[in-house]
Amino acid sequence: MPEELIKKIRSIGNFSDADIAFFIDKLDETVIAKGEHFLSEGQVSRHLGYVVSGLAMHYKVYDGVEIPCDFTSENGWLGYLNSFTNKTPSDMNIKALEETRLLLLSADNLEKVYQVQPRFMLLKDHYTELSFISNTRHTADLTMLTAKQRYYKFMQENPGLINRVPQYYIAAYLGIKPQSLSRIRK
Amino acid sequence: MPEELIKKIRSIGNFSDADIAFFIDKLDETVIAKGEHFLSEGQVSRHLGYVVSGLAMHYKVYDGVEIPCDFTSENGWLGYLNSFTNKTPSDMNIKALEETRLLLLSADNLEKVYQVQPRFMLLKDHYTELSFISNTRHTADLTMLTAKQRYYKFMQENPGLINRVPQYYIAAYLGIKPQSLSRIRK
DNA sequence: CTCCTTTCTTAACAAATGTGAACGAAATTG
DNA sequence: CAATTTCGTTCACATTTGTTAAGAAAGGAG
Repeated sequence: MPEELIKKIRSIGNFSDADIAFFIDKLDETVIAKGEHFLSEGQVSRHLGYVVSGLAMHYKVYDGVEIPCDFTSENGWLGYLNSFTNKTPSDMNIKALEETRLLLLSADNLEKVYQVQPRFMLLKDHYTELSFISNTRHTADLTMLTAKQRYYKFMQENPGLINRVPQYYIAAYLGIKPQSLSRIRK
Repeated sequence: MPEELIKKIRSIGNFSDADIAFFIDKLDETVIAKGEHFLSEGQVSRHLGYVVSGLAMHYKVYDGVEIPCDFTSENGWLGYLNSFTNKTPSDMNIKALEETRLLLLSADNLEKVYQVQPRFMLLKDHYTELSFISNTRHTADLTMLTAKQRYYKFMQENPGLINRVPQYYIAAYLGIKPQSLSRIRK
């Protein structure tokens, strides 16, 4: 039983135990190997994934360069709603940085959940809002903070990730070169 | 008749003339003076606004500094859906950089539109998607381009805005100081 | 129109970040 | 385990951007 997930669901809407049980029942376990993709550019996203253990990265590719958008570890959600809800090809990639254990929620199953309890749409709205806010904050950080400040902030807000995410991805996320990150770390 | 707006609506969903007429009828004209706010932090957003003429800016305030998120001119939409759809206080500000003529759509009227033709939700989804993508692209630009490249790109993509948006806002949007922008412009 | 405030530009210097290259550590593969 | 590749660090030097300050230009108020 994914206790953390259930706790989160309760904190978002006032769902009955039966609703929650129905929702949990629609989840399928799966594992993604390190380096494997959960979603690739061009694909239509057909699942959301709740991370039970492991680590994954949302990223976009511009001019052949991977630009990390987000790192997701335990108790976070993987998915790209633009593609998932509109069934359009994704311009986002998601790949595992460690072997990652997931609870999968397919679009079909989510539809069934909505039919039983439409208020589960609150989950999607909540998630959309969170990613938008987090995206805006990251943009603001890139806009007004120095590289050093961005690194310290990243460390404070993600103390667990520093030793799990490769440095060149952290550097790319912070908008600097790996050499500059090395310099800052001393 | 806002021809441009009607054209956009048609391009998003296959709406009947009657649906579109009903939608257009729910819009109210208004004017915002230069410097006035369409939405202020802490307020609940109760309207979306289609820009007929003028120019406005979405921005957030961090540590007392205004960080522009977006500049919106003719035929663009003003609004912050997080606050508008969830009726929660906004952490976004929107203010006019020029006297701006708007077509207002209230939450109540949008509700009426949905009742007549639920597929108008496609508009909101489309708008959400656009802002998310544009936000991600801006983040990527801040991450991997130099200040000079960001400025040239901004000029190319917004040729009309260079002479309408104050330079210190453009500089802030690009993540550099006004003096650096001046230097680049020479 | 004139005064006053705000915005824009310029310059010299300081600080931060990028570049290219070399080396060692760590991880992966067979 | 050995071989190979990838990743992280360090350095010297080039380039970019920030800082401080001053004056010019533009815009608004009376």
